[in-house]
Amino acid sequence: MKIATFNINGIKARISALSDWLDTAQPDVVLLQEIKSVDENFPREHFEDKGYIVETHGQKGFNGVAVLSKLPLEDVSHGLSGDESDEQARWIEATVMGDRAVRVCGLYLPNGNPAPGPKYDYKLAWMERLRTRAKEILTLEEPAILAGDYNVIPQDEDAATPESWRKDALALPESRAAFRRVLNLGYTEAFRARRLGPGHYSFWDYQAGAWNKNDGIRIDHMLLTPQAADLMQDCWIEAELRGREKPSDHVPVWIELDA
DNA sequence: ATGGCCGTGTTACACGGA
Repeated sequence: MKIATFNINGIKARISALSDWLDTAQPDVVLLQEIKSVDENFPREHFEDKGYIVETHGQKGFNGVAVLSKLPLEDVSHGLSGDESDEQARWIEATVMGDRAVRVCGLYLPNGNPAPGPKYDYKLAWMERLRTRAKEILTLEEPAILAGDYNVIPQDEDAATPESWRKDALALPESRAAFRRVLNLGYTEAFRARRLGPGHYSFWDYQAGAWNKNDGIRIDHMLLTPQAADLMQDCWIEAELRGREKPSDHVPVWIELDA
């Protein structure tokens, strides 16, 4: 089973590039972030015609997550528990029925800038809710993957120019600590279990020729329960997509599971 | 040397992103 997470930065603007990628890359499951669309306007038939089941959790203008799957889905749920008043669409869960059932959680973690401030407070509160949900999922003792745009640069080696991110919400010590608190529950960060060292990025800003200078950051992550980690065959970043026509500012991160 | 963008909603910019 091949699963990818991909922040597409707007479904309307990305429908062509996303379709071309799906046709050639052929993922079984895709977790999308920043669809920037309400559910009614998401072009679901377009992807159903390609053989995908489509589940969306959108809102007007911003945010929004979705799951595309060639395999049957069960127990789909929308939204992150822990704050009923939170109206931002940043979380979706489903169980993928492959050779093994795999619980997938697609997430779009708040950016949090400027920090300090209310947006940063929201980010940290959201991460605490994430930790609570991650803890619940571990108790199931089943293969599960928490994947998406975490908006966290875990370590300095995950940025080409770490000094320029020093005061940014993506790299502040509190953000990194909150990310580690989730990991330390007992999750495996899939990419780092396969590839070590600097120079691996999943986002390059549209500004200042960041892609041409390879001035990137690694902020799209996949966290695995022990049962999922045992099924991992490989994990990689498809950086090449950033150089294509009309790209998202993020690229897909992939995992292959023996499931 | 320095600054450089993009998408959405609404219709000339505001806002968010990272």
